[in-house]
Amino acid sequence: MPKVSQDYLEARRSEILDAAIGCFSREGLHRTTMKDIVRKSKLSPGAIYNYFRSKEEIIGAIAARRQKTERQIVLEAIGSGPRATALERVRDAFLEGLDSPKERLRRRVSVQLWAEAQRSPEIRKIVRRSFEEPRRLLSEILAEAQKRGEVAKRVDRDALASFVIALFHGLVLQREWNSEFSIAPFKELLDLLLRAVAGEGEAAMMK
Amino acid sequence: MPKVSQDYLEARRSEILDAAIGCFSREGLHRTTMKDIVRKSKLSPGAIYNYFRSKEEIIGAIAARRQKTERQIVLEAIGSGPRATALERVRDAFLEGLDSPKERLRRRVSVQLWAEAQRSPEIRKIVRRSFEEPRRLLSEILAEAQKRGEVAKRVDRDALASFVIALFHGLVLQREWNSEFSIAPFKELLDLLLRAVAGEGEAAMMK
Amino acid sequence: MPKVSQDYLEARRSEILDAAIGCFSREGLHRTTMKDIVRKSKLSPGAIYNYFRSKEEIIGAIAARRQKTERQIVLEAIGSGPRATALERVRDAFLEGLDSPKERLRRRVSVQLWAEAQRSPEIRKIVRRSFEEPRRLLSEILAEAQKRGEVAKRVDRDALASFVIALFHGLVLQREWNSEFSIAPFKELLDLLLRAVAGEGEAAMMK
Amino acid sequence: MPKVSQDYLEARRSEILDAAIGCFSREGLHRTTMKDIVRKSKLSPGAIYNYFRSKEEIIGAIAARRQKTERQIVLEAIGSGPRATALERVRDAFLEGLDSPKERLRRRVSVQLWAEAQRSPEIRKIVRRSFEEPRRLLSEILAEAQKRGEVAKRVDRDALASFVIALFHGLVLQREWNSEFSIAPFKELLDLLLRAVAGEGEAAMMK
DNA sequence: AATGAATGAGATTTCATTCAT
DNA sequence: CATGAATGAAATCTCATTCAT
Repeated sequence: MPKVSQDYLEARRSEILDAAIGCFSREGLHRTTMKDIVRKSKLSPGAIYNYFRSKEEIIGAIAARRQKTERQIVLEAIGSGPRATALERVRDAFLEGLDSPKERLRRRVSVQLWAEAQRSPEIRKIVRRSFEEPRRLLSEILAEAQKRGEVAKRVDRDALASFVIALFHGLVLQREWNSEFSIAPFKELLDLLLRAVAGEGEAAMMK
Repeated sequence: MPKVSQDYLEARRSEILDAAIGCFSREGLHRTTMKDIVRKSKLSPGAIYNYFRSKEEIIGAIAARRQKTERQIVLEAIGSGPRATALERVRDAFLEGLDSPKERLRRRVSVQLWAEAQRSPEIRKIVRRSFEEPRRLLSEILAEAQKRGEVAKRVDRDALASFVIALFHGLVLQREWNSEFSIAPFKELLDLLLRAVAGEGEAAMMK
Repeated sequence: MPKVSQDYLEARRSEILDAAIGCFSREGLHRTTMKDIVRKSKLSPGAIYNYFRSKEEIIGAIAARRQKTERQIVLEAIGSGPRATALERVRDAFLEGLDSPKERLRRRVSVQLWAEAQRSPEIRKIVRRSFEEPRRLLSEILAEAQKRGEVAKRVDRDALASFVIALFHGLVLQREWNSEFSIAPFKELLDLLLRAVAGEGEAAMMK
Repeated sequence: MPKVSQDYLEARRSEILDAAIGCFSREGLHRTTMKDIVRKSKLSPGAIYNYFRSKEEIIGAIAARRQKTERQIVLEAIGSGPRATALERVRDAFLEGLDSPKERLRRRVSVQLWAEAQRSPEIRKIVRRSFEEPRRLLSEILAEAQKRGEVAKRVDRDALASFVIALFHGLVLQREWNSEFSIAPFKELLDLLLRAVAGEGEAAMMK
């Protein structure tokens, strides 16, 4: 096969990552063998190694792609309507994602990546970014909400952003192992919390 | 072949698990080799295999021990004072644990176990239990709180218990990768939430 | 499909061989990959395989070209002056070659070829020829020298030819790894030897 | 198998090296696979990797062992009789070695090592030492010979030592590919040279 | 003739586990 | 019960070569 377009190459890369995600979500990062990925991607070992230098690099690429996608989701949710409801749109974007089967696979891999981040500096860097960027974006939304008076000024908005993200992460885990879990009441509790931080003065949250 | 006491055996088992946790927390479940554990435990491979049938069994034992300890922590917190403040004691027991270095190691391994639970039925069973038991206990506390009127009756207490546990789990992750994370504001937000669920009627949480 | 000239083809072949020699001299025959040669030659894999059927064939072509060149050098040295000084001219041709950087690369590859000759019949055949042809030529020169009385008749001239070639080969190795090596005294010792074989009878060299 | 003696371990190491030499001498360093060595040594891959960290390390160990053995041979030859004939004993030790079948295998591997030294810094270090140490020892013998007047004082004894070693190395190659090669005349030519350097003043060898 | 992505056999190395002592 | 050398299946990765374009 002669020279092909850049798009073709990108598409192949992406296919390999998808195949890998399929394997990783079932068997974990380490029980998945390159052979598994080869089989799933319907390519040959050599072909895969033309696109990625190592299994680690595949894992890193998945983490990086995921991180970019998540940022995109948040940015789009923020940008797609009135500022006043940005937080709700982010919330919905996240919660709706949980129901897609493909997204579930990716969420499972995210948990693997958390584990991997503990021993791989490369993955750690990406995972850390995937924690910090959404936090910063949420914090900005909250700053605007504070300006509009929808969130009490004394609320530490960075902490609140972390709190909400922690909730989302914990939710992913619940979804996986809490057999009685359902999203609806979770959402209501989250809304309850957000109404509470709007609280008219009685909420004692010091910056 | 001197028959040694059951306590002695248990102590040895526990030492091996501690050595394994030390390795796992640094290198992850899969990058840690039995050789690493052998080195750290200052035993021989054969010796370790006298106490555990496989590496998987070591991982399972760590998960099980952890699960028991957590249950114990919650039970003790509940049992050690007036019912009205049980929830606060559980909260504190958990948050204080986060500051101990040893506990941090164990938390790191917990993240590994979440990943492992996705592919190992044995680990999954234990992880699931470690999700459900605390939820049940929290739910019971909340039931009492509802009786006492400290939590609104219409609040779905199972969902709230899941919510709080999700928060705790998310907190563990934040602690690991959010470089600006601190516990105090997190705690206040949690308290704010709990005051909100006490809410006099306006909180629209239907069972 | 333009039919190109034979010269063009030969030039291309030669370029590829030069690229390969550059790689081989640095990385060795086996650590050099076809990709290395592709990169160095600025061609594509397919292009190279249009000129050579395999990596082995490239190695063989290098060996063969080398062997021809060496024969040429000896023949030219012999042919370019009075018979009486032919041996000296051959000696000088060889010693002068050692100082050229390009020649050093080729000498390094020659050492690789000696190693390769031990396992490849094709290379062995060529290496053997590169041993025997110079020996035969040297032997002829020595025969004439014996006729002229410059070398004692009882000297085994085939052995002497081998001896001198062995010296040259050993010299290549010294040049590579003897950090204090210099050519001048080496040359003098060689001359001393040649004067000795001219020896008036006392040298007991029986055929 | 429990703890075994240091000697046992050394013997195993040595066996592995012998097996490797057997393979290397036939197939070359790079065509020999670890599987070949495994088969020949009648061990398992894992066992071999208990003794050597990599194939490269095996090659290095062979080179190092060889280097030590050669030094030992020279030292013993030097030490085993009157100083006046030390050089002859070294010469004989070397020439006799060439006839042993085991030694021939090792010589073949030595040629491989020369090639390998060009790309591996580790091997290069050892090969260089195997060039320099014998040279130093020969030079010392020659110094004494000069004191005794058996070698002319103006002879550059370092150059002469290099010269003789170059001859030996070249001889190894002749032995391999010169089909008409025999040792006897080679030895006589060497002796002729040594008598020449004893030369009474007419030899113009400046230090 | 040229291109370069794809192939896939096979190389090196790892590592959980065993078992003779 | 302990030891630790040995096992060997299996994992990751390489690379000479091909062939559709």
